[in-house]
Amino acid sequence: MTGVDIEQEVAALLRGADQRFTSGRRRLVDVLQNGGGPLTITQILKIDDSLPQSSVYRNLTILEEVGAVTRIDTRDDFARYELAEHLTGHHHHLICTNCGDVTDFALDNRTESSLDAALHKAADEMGFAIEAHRLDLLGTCSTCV
Amino acid sequence: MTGVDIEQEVAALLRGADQRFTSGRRRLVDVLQNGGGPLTITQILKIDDSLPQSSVYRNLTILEEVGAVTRIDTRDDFARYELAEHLTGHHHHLICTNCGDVTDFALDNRTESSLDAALHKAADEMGFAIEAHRLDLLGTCSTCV
DNA sequence: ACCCGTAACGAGAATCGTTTTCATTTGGAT
DNA sequence: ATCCAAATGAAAACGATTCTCGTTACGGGT
Repeated sequence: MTGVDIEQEVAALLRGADQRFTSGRRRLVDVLQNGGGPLTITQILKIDDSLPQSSVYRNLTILEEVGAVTRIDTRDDFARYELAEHLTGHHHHLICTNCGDVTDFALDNRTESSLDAALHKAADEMGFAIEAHRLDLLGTCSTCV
Repeated sequence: MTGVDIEQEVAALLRGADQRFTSGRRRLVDVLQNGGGPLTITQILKIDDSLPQSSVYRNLTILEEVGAVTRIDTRDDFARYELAEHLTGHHHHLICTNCGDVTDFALDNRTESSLDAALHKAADEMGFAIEAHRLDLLGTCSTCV
């Protein structure tokens, strides 16, 4: 999905919830689009310091409500945000326990779908209706040796 | 692993870090052992109201440092704690997006090990050294229909 | 084009889960 | 028994996030 498509898709999601695609929200989406992984509020504010903190918080919440953005909770105290999977594709996260950075990675379709089948089987046995799964790897990233 | 074994194992872990297995810490481990899933601080305090909040926070941190307890971050604002996997066995979490409750479940060894192999393959390609993986299912639990 | 109503904004205050402080108590070693 | 460091617990401090409220600006109707 190209950059333009993503912007239009986000605009449509917002419109569907009677929300406007304002310039601040557009800049926020731009930052997330070029982030290369989930970003913290601090990182977002550093990348585009024209964005006021309170608006970033509020707009990330709204973008999450309309399904354009996903919030990720890691071990440290900083929530991270990225564009939703239906905009960027299904993927998982490498979380470095040393520097705290989070980067994306994907499994091949084969393992992903067999994993999915196994998960549904296990969930069914417990009467649990799966909406999504979250698979994170904790360890040391390449730059932390 | 039985209850007594777990207590002894926790005691050994603490001793190995020059920490004492005090009565407050023992009561905390007891609560976690009978929790049937990860517990929030609020839940812990409600189950055993003789435990002071500040000590619970501090001792959970210490128990996590020595490897006896694992901290889990969900979508809501409450961190959850449970006994470490080497005490209870490897498992994953069903996180109910409606009531927020978290329960444990396990995959069969077959899928678990093939998943593990696929993860190591993917991580190797990115120069990432895996310490652990975290697999959570988000959805609706049986009591929330 | 011009209003008008309402959504969005932004700076600062408030919130609340968590961490820290510090005086007191506890438990192991000599 | 006595000493000393570790652990405790009540309360204060902290900080990421949320809320407040006066201001700004978009968009539909005239």
